[in-house]
Amino acid sequence: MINQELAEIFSLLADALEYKGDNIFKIRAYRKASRIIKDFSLNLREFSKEKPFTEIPGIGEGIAKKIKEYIETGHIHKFEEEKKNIPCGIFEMLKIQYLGPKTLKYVYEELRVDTLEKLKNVMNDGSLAQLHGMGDKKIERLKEAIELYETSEIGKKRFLIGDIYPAIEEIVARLKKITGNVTPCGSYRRMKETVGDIDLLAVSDKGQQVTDFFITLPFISKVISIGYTKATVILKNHGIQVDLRVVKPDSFGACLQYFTGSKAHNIKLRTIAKSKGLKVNEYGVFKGKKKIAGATEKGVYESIGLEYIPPEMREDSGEVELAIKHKIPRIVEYDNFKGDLHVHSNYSDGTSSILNIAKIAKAMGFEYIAICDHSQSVTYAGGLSEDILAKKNEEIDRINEKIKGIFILKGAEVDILRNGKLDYPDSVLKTLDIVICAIHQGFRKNVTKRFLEAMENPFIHIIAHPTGRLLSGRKGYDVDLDKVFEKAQDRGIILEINSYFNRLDLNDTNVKRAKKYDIKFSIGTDAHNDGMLKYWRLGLGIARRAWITKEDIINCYTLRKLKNVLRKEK
DNA sequence: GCCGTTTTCGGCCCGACTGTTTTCAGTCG
Repeated sequence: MINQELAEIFSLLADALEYKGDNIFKIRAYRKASRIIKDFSLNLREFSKEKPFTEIPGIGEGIAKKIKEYIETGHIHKFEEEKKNIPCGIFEMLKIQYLGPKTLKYVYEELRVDTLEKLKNVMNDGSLAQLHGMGDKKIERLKEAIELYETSEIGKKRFLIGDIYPAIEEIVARLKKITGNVTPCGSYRRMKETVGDIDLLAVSDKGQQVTDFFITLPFISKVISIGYTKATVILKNHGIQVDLRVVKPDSFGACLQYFTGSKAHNIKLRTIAKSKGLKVNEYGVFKGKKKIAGATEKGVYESIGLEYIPPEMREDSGEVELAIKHKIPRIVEYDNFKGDLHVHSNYSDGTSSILNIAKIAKAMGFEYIAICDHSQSVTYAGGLSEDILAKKNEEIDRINEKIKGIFILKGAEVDILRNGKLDYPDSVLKTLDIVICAIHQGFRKNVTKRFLEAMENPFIHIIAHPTGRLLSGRKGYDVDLDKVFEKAQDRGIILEINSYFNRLDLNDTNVKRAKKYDIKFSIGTDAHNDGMLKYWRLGLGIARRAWITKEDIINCYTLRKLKNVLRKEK
């Protein structure tokens, strides 16, 4: 919580200084600090007891002092002072597209516009149009931006990666009809849990042809800009912005690198290149006028003396420093994944039969899959009585005898009840290959204590979605994760990375936190229908963003090794 | 305000598109 507050303050402070016209590099330093703090995996209040803030790259003496001041007093003097000089409505108006600090300051000085209401007034009465540099088109564009700001979520909202996944697939498929190579980049490629916009890269010698085709796609509501190398549009159904960039094949790697980001990662890369007398842009790496790399991403990194860095690591959180030393960890790869360990069938609230799930999983190349339906007290989700569970286990045995090439594990997602007890007795639990424990009731009631108690049970293997948060808006349990991690280490309990796109729980920062302990992870889609099985990639993306290896993830084990691990836990 | 494989001072990534300009400023990514 304190991290979010500080991130917000430094971001607003940057806005205030930018409006004032302060040194742009100082502003950039505050913005950078804001982002670093927002993504920082440890609570800053706790961190300060161990180490000085200046140990965090990007935080120097000045900002460290301000963090300390905020922790001790609840405010930052400099921010309070700077705020006084800024008309109150400016912070809000800065969120509107095409309204930057320069424009706002000019309009305030000329027309005393300090709120969105007043801005709309001067647009309507014609006085804005009297100002120098305010032509018809500019005002028209502003009007649209204000309308978008007021009526839609643009600029305010990020989209769940799973929600926009189908839109990306659709656009890519259509673009591929006129140019072979089309790749999604941006935060989507870095597998962030939410994305602000969609970035696509197409390879073609005829840029204008591709952008012209792109803006005529049927599901586009508005064209923001179009040139011969890039075009920007808004989609009808989500209101999300899509940027398309077109480059020639010999620049593909450089553009892929540039367009994947993150911004902070790219800036660091370019700074390093510059110090070596090189220049990096989206067309390649240049020594003077000579292009020395650009066709492949790997070539771009190597040409400036760095080891290749996987997209999911590119957040400027220490990966560049490791790449300089050629010590990038061997993080888990997508093709290491051997099977989904959390799937619901139509025995409880899923829609697919066990046989069907097994067939699809086999077609996806899985070696095994675990069917984990809800336990008896979760009546609203069709939880299984002990009798039905026994029947289900028999059915799985029968299918396993018949079907070749995939193994079905007998599992359950067993509720941890309000009193901390498990929803099945041990005599039932020991009939299962895999036991996942979860909280679906009493979110606010002694959650940590109940987790710890449940973890004493000798038959449980995994804790499902350990924080209980939903990205669509539920905050999650009131749980002390460090206590849970410590217990998991002591008891050899595995933690789930739930890959359902509204959960993504544990998330990247929490997995990073957990890996400081000796803990293994499992990936489960929590799929309730066939279509959801594909979201295992999101879970693996989280693992990659947390820099963990295939040895850390039990889904990467062979069936034999997996069975050994699950047996050993008992 | 941050930072150091020339540096504790003097740098700080780079380019596309738009609109209103006759060469550039503002904004965005």
